[in-house]
Amino acid sequence: MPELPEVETIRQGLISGDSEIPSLLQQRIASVDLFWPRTVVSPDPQRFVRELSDREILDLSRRGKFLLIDLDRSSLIFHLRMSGDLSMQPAAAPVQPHDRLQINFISGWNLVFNDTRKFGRAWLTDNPEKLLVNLGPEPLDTGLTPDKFYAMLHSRSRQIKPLLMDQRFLAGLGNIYTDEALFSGGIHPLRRSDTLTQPEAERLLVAIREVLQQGILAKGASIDWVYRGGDFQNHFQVYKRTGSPCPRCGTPIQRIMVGQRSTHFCPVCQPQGGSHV
DNA sequence: ACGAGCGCCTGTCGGC
DNA sequence: TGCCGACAGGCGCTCG
Repeated sequence: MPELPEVETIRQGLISGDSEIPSLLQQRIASVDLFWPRTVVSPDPQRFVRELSDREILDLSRRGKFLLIDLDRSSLIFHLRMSGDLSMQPAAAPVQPHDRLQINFISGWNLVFNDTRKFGRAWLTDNPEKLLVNLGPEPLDTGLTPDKFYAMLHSRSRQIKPLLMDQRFLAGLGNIYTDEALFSGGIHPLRRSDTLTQPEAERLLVAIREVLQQGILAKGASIDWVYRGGDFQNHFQVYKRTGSPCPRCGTPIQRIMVGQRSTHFCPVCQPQGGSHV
């Protein structure tokens, strides 16, 4: 499921729990079941399982699309990639078809990593910074000013859409929210990053933050077989709306491939040449 | 530095 | 009906 809003939704849900499900925080690990060993990048699966036992969950944070679980010495890190999902399940619940990893707590609850496509990954490390060092800034961090963003765009000369999706440039955007942000900001997905004017860069940064915050508010987008109760799929302006009228001007939404990813935009509201409005 | 192509995986959908 | 290709919220790698 995961772009920044979906990962953030999972983080918040695991922390708060609800009337039936306890918080992940303060849970103590009794044992680990690893059903798909390739889920674990490092250390090797045996050590991963062994070193997790008897550890306590202290905190759960997010950096880009990574989830960081603070244990009493090291950190357990997840990247959900295309289809990964994390949820608390009662120990009595049967193992589901695509469960890859299960962390069993002494409370009688499990943290279950379910991942249909097996792209998701987990790390256990005492040096999380090493894994995150190449990530770009957090888009919602107010320290990222319009001036800085403009300078970042002009330090590169790339198609704007693949650049926004490059996690070393900015951490957290994926295919959906990039298309939505470019539409909201009125920027054509193929514009070269260093041709954006200062007002366009500022407009784009505002648009990125708007769609991400709307996504978080909607508890993410729920598509296909992965459903967590999110609602943002009902607010898509362009994503997966090929041929439907643009909500702003009525022109049919177009779909093209950009950087091997399907890309949806309004040819009128996002003119190839430059700014609008 | 940039962009294209491919691999990693499983599942769904539309066309023939 | 059954098969087959296209495609899916990501990312790391090679190559030119």
